[in-house]
Amino acid sequence: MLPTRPEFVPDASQSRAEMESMQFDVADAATWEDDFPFDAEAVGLADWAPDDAPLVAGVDQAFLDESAVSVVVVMRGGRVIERASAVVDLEIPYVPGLLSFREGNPILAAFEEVEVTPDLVVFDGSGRIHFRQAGLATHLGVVLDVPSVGVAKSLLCGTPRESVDGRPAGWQTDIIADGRVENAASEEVIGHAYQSRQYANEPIVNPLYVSPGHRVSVPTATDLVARLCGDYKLPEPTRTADKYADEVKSSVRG
DNA sequence: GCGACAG
DNA sequence: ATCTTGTCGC
Repeated sequence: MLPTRPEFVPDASQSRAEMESMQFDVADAATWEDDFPFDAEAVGLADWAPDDAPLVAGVDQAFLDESAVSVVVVMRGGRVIERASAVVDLEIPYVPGLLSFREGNPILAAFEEVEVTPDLVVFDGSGRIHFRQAGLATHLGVVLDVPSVGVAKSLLCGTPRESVDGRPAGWQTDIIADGRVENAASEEVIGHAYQSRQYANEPIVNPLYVSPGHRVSVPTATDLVARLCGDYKLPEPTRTADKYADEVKSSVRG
């Protein structure tokens, strides 16, 4: 699979201060400009995607008592090319801001089973929208040195430029760094709220919170996610990974 | 002390 | 994230 950068591999036995310190280093090592070899416009969900279309991986997790089920689903256009999974013991509880230290190693274990090299990885969680701009998508993007984006269903920190309530599909607004983002200039744009979907006469759908993981800019992150959203709120690689994680989970518990 | 907090 | 059936509505 992808080579990893050992100095940034999350270590759940570290102290909280060490974890936070590593996150500053991860943010420094991350690139938030477009740096990928494929054409963003070649990313999509077409069934007829050509053989040279970008490989997009979706990553998701499900949980058992003391272990995590991590899965990676690789798609080319709308087709699943490969699926991989791992079941790994959890070492630490969920702590807001330290998610990559809880879920990072389980996810890396799943990546070890992947045979192809994804061109882009979509994570279920934040990238730059994080207290130290080193959310799950950024941290693992840097460890794997792969272009990545973070897609979160709720906002960890930062402030939307405009109210996000009840917006139509396709709408987006900046997420601006606030005082909680320790290593960002004020007013810096660290991500977008993106309304991927809205259904008529149905309960209001909340927007997605999209942010760069690694090697992708804020506008491109949202553009890529938009290209990956089909008829549902979440990008298709994420939905596919979510289903697969549930399958693996049920098969594991008997 | 109070509030806020991805999955 | 997870515990969980039916049920309302397009």
